[in-house]
This record gives sequence, C-alpha cells and structure tokens, in this order.
Amino acid sequence: MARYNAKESETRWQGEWNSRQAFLTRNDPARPKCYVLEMFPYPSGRIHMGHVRNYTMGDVIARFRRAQGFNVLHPMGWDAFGLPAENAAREKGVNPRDWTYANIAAMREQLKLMGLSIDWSREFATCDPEYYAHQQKLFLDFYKAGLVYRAEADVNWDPVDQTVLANEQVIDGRGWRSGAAVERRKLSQWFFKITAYSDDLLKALDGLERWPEKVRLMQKNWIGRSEGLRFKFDLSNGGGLDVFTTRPDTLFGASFVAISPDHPLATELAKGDAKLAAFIDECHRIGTSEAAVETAEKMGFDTGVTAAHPFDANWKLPVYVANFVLMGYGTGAIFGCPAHDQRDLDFARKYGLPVLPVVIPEGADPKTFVVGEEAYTGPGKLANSRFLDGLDVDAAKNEVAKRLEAEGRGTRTVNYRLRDWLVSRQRPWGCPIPMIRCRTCGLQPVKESDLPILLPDDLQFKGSGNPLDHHPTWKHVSCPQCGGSATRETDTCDTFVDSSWYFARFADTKSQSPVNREAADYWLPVDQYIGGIEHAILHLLYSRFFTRGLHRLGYTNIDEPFAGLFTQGMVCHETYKNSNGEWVEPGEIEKRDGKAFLKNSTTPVVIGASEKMSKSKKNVIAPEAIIDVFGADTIRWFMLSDTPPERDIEWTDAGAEGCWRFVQRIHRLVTETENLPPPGTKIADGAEGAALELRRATHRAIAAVTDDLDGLRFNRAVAQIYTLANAIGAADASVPGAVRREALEAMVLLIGPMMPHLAETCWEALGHTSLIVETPWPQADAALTRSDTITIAVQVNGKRRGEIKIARGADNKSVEQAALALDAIVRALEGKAPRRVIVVPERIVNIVA
RNA sequence: GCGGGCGUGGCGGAAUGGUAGACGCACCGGACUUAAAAUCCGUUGGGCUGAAAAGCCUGUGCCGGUUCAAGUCCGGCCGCCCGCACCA
Repeated sequence: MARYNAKESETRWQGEWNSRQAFLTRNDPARPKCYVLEMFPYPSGRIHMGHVRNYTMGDVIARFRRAQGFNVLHPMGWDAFGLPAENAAREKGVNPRDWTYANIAAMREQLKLMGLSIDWSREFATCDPEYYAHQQKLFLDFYKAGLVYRAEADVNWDPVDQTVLANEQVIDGRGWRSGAAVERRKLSQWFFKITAYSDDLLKALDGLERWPEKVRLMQKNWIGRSEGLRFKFDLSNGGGLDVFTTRPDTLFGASFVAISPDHPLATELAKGDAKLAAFIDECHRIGTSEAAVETAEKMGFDTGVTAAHPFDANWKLPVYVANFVLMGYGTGAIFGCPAHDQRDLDFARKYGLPVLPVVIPEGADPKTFVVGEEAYTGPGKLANSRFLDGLDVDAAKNEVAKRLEAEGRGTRTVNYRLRDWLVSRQRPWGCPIPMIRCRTCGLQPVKESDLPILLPDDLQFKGSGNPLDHHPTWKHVSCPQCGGSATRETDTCDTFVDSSWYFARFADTKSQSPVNREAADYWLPVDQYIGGIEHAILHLLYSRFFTRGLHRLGYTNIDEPFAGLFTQGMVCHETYKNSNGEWVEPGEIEKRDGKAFLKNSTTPVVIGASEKMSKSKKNVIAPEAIIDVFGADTIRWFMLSDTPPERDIEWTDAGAEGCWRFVQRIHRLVTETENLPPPGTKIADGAEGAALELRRATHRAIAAVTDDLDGLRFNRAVAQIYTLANAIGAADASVPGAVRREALEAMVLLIGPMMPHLAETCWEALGHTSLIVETPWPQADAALTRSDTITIAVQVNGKRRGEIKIARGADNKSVEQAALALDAIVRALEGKAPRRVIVVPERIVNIVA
C-alpha cells in the first residue's frame, strides 16, 4: 500500500468540501446553533504559527459541534484598517487599499490550505466600504444616544505613530504598536462613553462563567471600582475644593491637602505665581518620562492657600500641588493622612508635616503608638479623632460620611478607574468619523442619507500629519444644517471600533442594516471565542461595551458578546545566536549531539531560550513551508498535541516529524487491515478476550475524546487517540473483522475534527461513500466503557503493597477479605492484626496496622 | 508595592484527596535489511536486593500541618512567569 500522500489528499478533499458547499451555513432558527469564532487576523500578508494554532483550535470545535448536530457558524474576516498599510504606502508608494487587499488574497489562500471548515461566503474586511458604511451609521446612532461625545482632555500622544491613543493602548507608558514613549497632550478628541457602563461591565463579569478567571480579574482591576466619600473643603481664598477618599475615617489624621499639577485650581494659582508655574512645568517634564515615574520622588509645592478642616473651621491644612496626585482619578485632589497612607507619609516626611496616628491596631496603646517609615493601613480602633474615638474603621467611615452628608458637604460615591474610550485617530487608513464642523453651526452629524463617507482613492503619503487633512477636496463640504462651507472630521475611528461589532455582522453579512436583528437573535452570543490573552482588556472590553450600545439601540437583545472565551498560549521556538551575538535562523543551523552549529560547518551556535516566534529574534518557522512538506493535518495535529492549549507551545522539528509519522501510522492501520467486512456489518454478541478488550478501548476512546473536546482539552483528546491506535495495533488475529472495523471507524471519526483530510481518506478507504463532514459523531456504549472486573490497589498504612482483581460492584466485605488474603499483604502486616480497614468502593483498600 | 498563576522524569506533559509519571518526544536495545531509511517489538524517575521471578527503599521546589490516605487541602518559605502600578 502506498504511503499517504498528504498534498494530494488535502487538495482533493478541500475541493470536495467546496463543491458540496459543506460549510455553507444557513440561518435556520429551527436548529440548535453553535457560533464558533476566532479573533480575526490583521492582513499582514502571511499567516504565522499563532494563526495556525488559533484557527486549528476553532476548527476542531466547529467540526466537532457540526458532527454533534449543531448548526455551526464559523466565519472568517479581516481586521483590515491600520497603520502597516500606511507605512507600506509611505515606503513603497502603493495604495494602502491595494496593499491590504493583496495581503488578504495571499492570506486567504494560505488559510485555505489548512482545510478550515469556514463559511467563506460570509467573509468581509473592515476596510470594505460596505462594512465601514454601517459602522458610520452606528457611530451616528451612538452619537444620538449620547454614547459619543467630543471633549478636550489630556490624552496620550504617540509621537511615532503620530496619533492619540486610548488608555488601554498605552502599555508601560508606551504606545501598544510603536513602543514609543507616549506624551501627554491636551487635545479635543472623540470619546465613546464606556464609563456609562462601568458598573454593569464590572458586575456582568461574574456571569461570564466560561471566561478565564484571569481575564475577568484583569478587567475587574482595569475598571477599578472603589467606594468612598466625596466632600468639599472651604479654602482660604474663598473657593471650595472637592476631594475623593476611601478613608474618611482618617480625616482627623489629615495634615495637608494636595491637588494635581493639572488641577484647574493649580492652573489658576500658577497665573499669579511664577514659581508655581515653573513647578508645574517640572512635574510635566518628569511626568512624561516613564522611567521617572518608576522612582517617583514625591514633590510638592505649598500654594500658601489653606483648607479648613470640615469638622473644625479653625483647623487649617496647607494646600500643596503634588506630583503624585493624578488629575485623571477621582477629583484630582486629596487630603493627606500620613499615618495611614504610604504616599502621604513619604510626602509628609519630606516636607516636615505632622504624622498623627488615628487608627490604632489591636493591642497597641494610643498614647505610645507611633508610625515610623511605614504607614499603618490595617484594622483597628479610632483615636485622636474626637467623636470617632473608639469606633472601628468601618463604623468611623460611616459616621464621617453620615455627618458630612447631613451638612450637604459630602456624598458617598463610587469611583472608577475606567476612563472613556478615546476613539479618534489622526490616521487616514481607517473608518472616517461621520461628522462635519461648521463655523456657524458647530459640530454636525453627517446626514444618514449621505452615508457612506468613503475614503478618497488618491491619498498622498508625503510629509507629516494626516493625509486626509491635506487632501485638496475631500474634507471640504457644505454644512448639513446651514448649507454653508464646512469641513469634515478628518480623524478616523480607532481600529478597535471595527473589531467591536464584527462578530454581530457575521450573523448576516448582506443585511442593509448594520446588524440584522433576527439573525443576531439566532446566532449571538458567540458560543466559543478563541484568541490571544493580549486582548484581555482592549478588544474584549470594548466589544462588551459596544454590545451594550447595540442592545440599547435595538440591534441585539444581548449584553455579552462572547459566552465562552478561550485564550490560547503563544507559539515559541528555540533561539540561536552566533559568536557575535547575532540572531541566527533555525534554517541556518544543524544539531549534532545536542549542540548547534552553522549548517555544514564546525562553527558553534549558542542555543538560547525558547521564545515567542518573532522576526526580530529570527526564530520564525513559516507555516506554509511545514504544510508543503508534511501537509495541513500534521501541523494541525502538532498544534493540538502535548501542550495544553492555554500554555505556550514550543515548535520542534522532532515533534513535527513525530506527528507526520502518526499520520502515516493511522493511514497504515486503516489500509493494511485485511478481511474487513463491509460497512454496517453487525458485531456478533458476546465478544470475549481480545475482541472485548478492543471494543472496550474503542468505546472508552469515544467517551474520553468527546469529553475532552467538550472541555477544550485537545492535548488529552490527542492522547486518547494514541491509546486507541495502540490498542488497534495490538489486537491479535483472534479479533473479528467487525470489531476491528468498529475500532477503525471510531478512530477515523474521532480524528475527523483534528485531521480532517486524513480522516476523509481513511473513511473512504473503509468503504464509505459519504463524507466524514456529513457523518454524525460516534456514540459511546456505556456498557462497554466500564469493565466487569476492576483492579484495586491495596495499601498498608498508606503504602501500596499489592492489588486485587475483583468484580465491579463486589461488596466491601469481600473486597476486604480478598485484600487481606494477598501474600504481599500478609507479609507486610508481619503478623499484626489490622486495626482498621478502609475500603473505598472501586478505588482503593487501605489497611491500617 | 498590589493582584493572579505556576513549580511533577532528559523534554512536552497525565493524574474527581485514593496504584504518581497516562500519552507523546528523545534515548537505548532487539527484529527486518547487503546496508540505510521506513516499520515493528521492547526498556527507560533515582537507588538497592536477586541468577531469575519478584521485592524493598526513595521520589511531584523547601519546611511544617490536616487525613486511614496529600502532586492535589491548610500554614510558612524559596524560585519563576504574567497583569496592574503614586488609583487617594
């Protein structure tokens, strides 16, 4: 029998599925649905191993659910706006649109080689005018619903990408794409009002049971809810100052008030105080370099203004401008209680301010308790606090809040760390924001009848700034209100807007409305979403917000877009360096006796850690090269084997070859078995011996693989299939053909979702005329997944000393007797009488002597 | 600093509190072959006793605890990884 020819087989079955429209999905509300989605790719031009892993997992689930009878939606699209296209335009002089669509065409071909069960009829790219036109409609809808606004704010400016960024897109003080240190700028920008849903986005996390705990926690921390009190100080200059605190109980320990350098009061005071103005400048200068934030020496400037203590008008607290107070959180102003807050303590020590403990830990004496270099933040009883003395922390918080609320001076509030989502980008290759600026009428939304606002075809990428701004005609329009001359908004949407609703569009990609409500009601939410952990906050939080917006506008009836989320690990590879410390590609080396050398030489190469495949470390393996040599099924099997899907996987040549050998082995097992009866042959009753063993192995494998795929434990499903293959290989000549057929068919059906081409070839070789993709998932016979006799380990004092084979369901007494009768047990007991015998039915016997 | 996760053979990794190391990779031995590749069979945590069959000790980062029984639960350390980071 000929070796399995993967290339021939894969081309053939992909053609067969295509001509039968096997993966064309119909919206059929009568059938139970399953929506499987992988995060859609940016069309960089080539697929990488991360894509292969991601789309393999999704495809396994999609094919598995399809076989189980679900109506499966498994679409593919392109997250196609973004900066790389602009960079290509600038560097190569191409049109960003042409560049993007060429990349899409190339990647589509590569993805198709993987044999994914995708409904390609639903494919779209976010840069298709048909898509972004609908997004513009949604932008206007959100605007009318009060979920979009334009405001001046301190924003993050990425000096390399020449655009503003949302808070979520600043990682360690650097732009998420460019890696450039971001600067603070005060600019007028467009925002989505995600904070309108702060509490809802937080609370609903609890209901996302099929999300990783880690992602829920990260979102929880990002939203950052804290309960506290907002109240007003009266200032010596006649004004008032709002502060927010979570520790109103420590109010009598206050020794100063501090405001942010960006606080309006600081700006105002600086007008008449050159030294203060210089101090604020200094704060800004240091504040933007993130290295300085790390070491963050506390700095303050005494404004000379004082604040009256809210419970004692004669008690005056100095008001400082302090670099550690952030304008973006709370009110941008605080009161400082040094004894019970580390930052306040550092500040007080530096400026010689009083440190008065007001919360005394249990067992300490209020008269002698002092705070040194470490603030006390634990529980205790109030002291030095007048009417609060003796109360515990919570009671004191309540008392202060109650009194200040009664005076109308304060309110209990909930504060969030989450800020509104800044969505405008000063980039031309994105979805134009459909707004118009008129000198007379101000900001005007584009009329819906004027949509879509298409990007011009002739963008010039020379010079700096946004090419949309410099285009000779594009932005010049008449005002929809007064008809006078006006200009378009030249900012475009953050590309994360594009990806915040694409999953809803897949429900009906031909719909005249952005989202077809009926189709969305059937398909949404996504049952299983798969992608990288890097979107734990960004995309996954924005989509949750956007879905709430869509719900409010009547486009859907759901709040949560993704019922199940799985975050896969990265694909890694060993790294290599030559003696000059330069990275060396895997293709340039060869290994001898575990050491690496440059190919065909004795020049040694240093083997480094396994790291995420990246161009910069030259440790990338191109998927198409692997598919070319071994076929798609081998690369898919590799991605599913051994390593649990949430962990990082290391690509190795040896592993790939091992997978390829297994592909061949399955093919041999199927094609080299002789004298198989025809499909559908009944198995004679009463199988015994080797035949019964094989039947049991078959049904155990069906049950276990089904269970493992249900739980996304692909690596264990793979192990189960190896076990079944071993059992088939080990079956001796006594096993009837019908039993062999049952085992082979089960194995082939079980690998169907994972190695679909090999499975079809084997299914055909087994005499079937139908396709696996049309064949239902096999059912395990419960009577065969359990054997009649079981092996139970017998321990003496917790140490395993022997085992007994006994009928399943034997009563404890006979199990105990059999255990005590074992030679090994008699020996281990050394004549001592057992003090106690613990029998755990069908598990273990432990004899305590 | 705060929050979370993880530490099991040479490697990837299995293991509802109940036989630690399933399954794979690698290695080694054997069969087939003129030979090699491919394939098939077998061994493989460490140590010890034994001619063999078999058996014993030890072993899941470290120390302690709970339990008849701990990789698993609890407490305390050590190490690594990730996220957030002056959030009042």
